This record gives sequence, C-alpha cells and structure tokens, in this order.
Amino acid sequence: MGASKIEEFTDTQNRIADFAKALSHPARVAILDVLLKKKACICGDIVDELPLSQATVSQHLKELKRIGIIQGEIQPPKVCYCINPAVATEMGTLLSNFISNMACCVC
Amino acid sequence: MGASKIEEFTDTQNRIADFAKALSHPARVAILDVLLKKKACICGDIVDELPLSQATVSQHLKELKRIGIIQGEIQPPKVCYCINPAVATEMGTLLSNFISNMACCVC
DNA sequence: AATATTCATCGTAATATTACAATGAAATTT
DNA sequence: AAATTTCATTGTAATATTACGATGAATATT
Repeated sequence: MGASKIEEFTDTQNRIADFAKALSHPARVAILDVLLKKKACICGDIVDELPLSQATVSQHLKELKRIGIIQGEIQPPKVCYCINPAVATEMGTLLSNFISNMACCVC
Repeated sequence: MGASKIEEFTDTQNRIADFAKALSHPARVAILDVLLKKKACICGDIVDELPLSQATVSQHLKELKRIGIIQGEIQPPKVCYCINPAVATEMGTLLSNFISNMACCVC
C-alpha cells in the first residue's frame, strides 16, 4: 500500500488535492513568496534566499512546474521563473470555493 | 533526510503548508465533501461513502482533527464529526490571500 | 452477563517525499 | 578550446504517508 487510490475519487477532488499538495511544503510556499516579492520573474537566486541546497530547490521547482503554477523560461545560461497567473486563478477559484463553503457551514 | 526543515521557514509559511497538507489527499477532500453534503454533523457512515476501510478513514480524520478543520463530538457509541467554521475561516483567509496575490501578479 | 456496535490505535508493508552530494548538459566567458 | 556558470538529473539515505487487518476500548443492546 502507500499508493493513493486516486481513481476512486472525483476529478475535482483529485484536482483540489493536487493543488493543495503543491502548497503543502513550506519550502514551496517560500519559493512562491520569493517570486511574489520580486514582483515578476526571477532567476536562480531563489537558492540564495532559501536554506536549502540547489538540488533540493530544483526538486521543489519541478513539483511546482508539474502542476503549472510556475513556468520556467530559459534565458541562457539562466532560467527565469515566474508564476502563471492563469493557473493561479484556477487554483484560487477551486480552493476558495471549496473552503468558503466550509466556512459558512453551521454545525 | 526526508524530514522537512520546518524551523527554517516563517510561521505563516509553515501554517499555509500545514493547512494545504490537510487538503493534499483526495480522501480528505472527499471526507470534507461528505460533511458538507450532509449539511451538518455526520457520524461514521463517512466510511460507507468512501472506498476506504474504516481504519484508513479514521487515520484521515485524525489528520483533519490535528489541524482543527473538523471536530469530533462523542455521542456514545458514535462520534459525530463536523467542520469547525472558525478554523475554516482562518484557512480560507490564509490560503485565499496567498493565492490571490499570485493570481494578480503579472510576469 | 453476553453480544453487538462504533471508532481508535497498533502493527505491518508498500510507496512517496525530502534532502543533498555528485554528476551531467548547455551555453557563456576567458 | 578550456574554464565557468546555471540548472537539471541521478543516486542514495532518511523519514513520512498511505492503506488495511487485527485488536482494543467504550457504550448500547439483548
């Protein structure tokens, strides 16, 4: 076991879980914070801002790229990362809707 | 390794990651969906609605209780679960703020 | 008292995640 | 061409997560 039974749940449930997973590690939240702070795109000095090795940061970037919340543009020899506003909007809509439903529920 | 370097990040970053982790598995999203659908509190027939064993559901409930998004009231011999609106609101504020910042960023 | 119901916890096994050193790929600079 | 820079990928190790059967605890029912 250990494998999630993804097939057994709805597309929306899997999608919410997938987006949430992207934010489920403080290093990834911190990376997005850096991208936000610098207003726009930023290169690999993300590593300088974080207490993690380049290899580890690269792995977290890979996960963020996987769901599309960031995109990397190659500007040799650098790679410029930035947040994808379209995906951020989709993510916001899905999560906000879901959570606000909970917030207004009276038990 | 494998352990997250939680101490190295800000409280807010860790908090966002913690809330997101709660939603990072489709089973937990599905459990919250059940609690929402039934309008208010519901007992252990969550198990009947999900393709998971009672033991596994119980483990996911434990994680949801850990961050406080649900609470379990003992009504012997049952346990009645419901969403905690206060925590849901806090979660919504944190995540929505964070994500909407991203959505409006132009790269 | 014996049985049944409800849910938590323990034990175990499979898989995933996290982390980093080392190496590789690709382009720039000297 | 050699050295440098930038970032990805590979390999390896530690830890966490996911899943469920089995067992335990607590109360209700018979």
